[in-house]
Amino acid sequence: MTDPLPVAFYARPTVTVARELLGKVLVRRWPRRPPTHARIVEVEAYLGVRDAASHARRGPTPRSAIMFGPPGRLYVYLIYGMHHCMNFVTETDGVAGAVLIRAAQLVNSQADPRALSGPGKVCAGLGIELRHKGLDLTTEGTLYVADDGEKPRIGASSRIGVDYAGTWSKRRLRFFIRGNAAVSGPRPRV
DNA sequence: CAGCGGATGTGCT
DNA sequence: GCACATCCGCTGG
Repeated sequence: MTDPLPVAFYARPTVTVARELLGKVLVRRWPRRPPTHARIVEVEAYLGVRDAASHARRGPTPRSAIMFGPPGRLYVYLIYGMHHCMNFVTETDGVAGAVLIRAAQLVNSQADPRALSGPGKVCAGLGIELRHKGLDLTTEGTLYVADDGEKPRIGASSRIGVDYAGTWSKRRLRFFIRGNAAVSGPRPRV
C-alpha cells in the first residue's frame, strides 16, 4: 500500500485511469510531519486536443504543455485567481490527457469528512500549489498514489463547470464513488 | 438555494 | 489590453 502506482498505471486511456483512481489513496509527504493519506472519491477525465473542455484543446501552450508530456506527472493550475486544482497526466508521451482530482476523503482522521470536498479544497488541504506542477507521481516523493485494495462502486455524470464546451459538456466524464459523503456539488448531477 | 464577489494567471485580440 | 476561468464562502430570501 505504500508503493507509488507505477508509470504504467498512468500511461493508459484517460477514462480508464480516471475510473481506476477512485478508491486509491493520495499520499502527501511533508518536510517535518507524518504523511497525510486521503482516499480519492471524485475525478474528471479531460481527453486532450479533441475535448473542448480541456486545457489541451488549443494544443500545447505554456500552461498546458505538460498534458502532452510523459504520464504520471502532476499538472497544477490556478483558477479564478485563488484556487488551485490538481490533475494527473495520462496517456503516452506526446498524447494529451489528464484526470482532475475533484474530491478526496482523509483516512485515519476525525476530520470533517467533507474537508477535501472540491478541487480547490483538495489542493488547499494537501498544500499543493503551482510550484508543485510537474512533480513525478511515480516515486515516493512529495505526492503519490497508492493502492490499498479498495474496490468502490462507481457512478458517472457530466463534468462540473464546463458549460462553455458545447456537446463536450454533456459527456459523462465525471466519476465518483457512489454514496460517498465527500463527493462535491449540490449532489451528484446527471 | 440562488446570487455574487474575490484576485490573478492565461491566452486570444 | 482584456475577458474569462475544471472554485468557494458568504449573503439574503
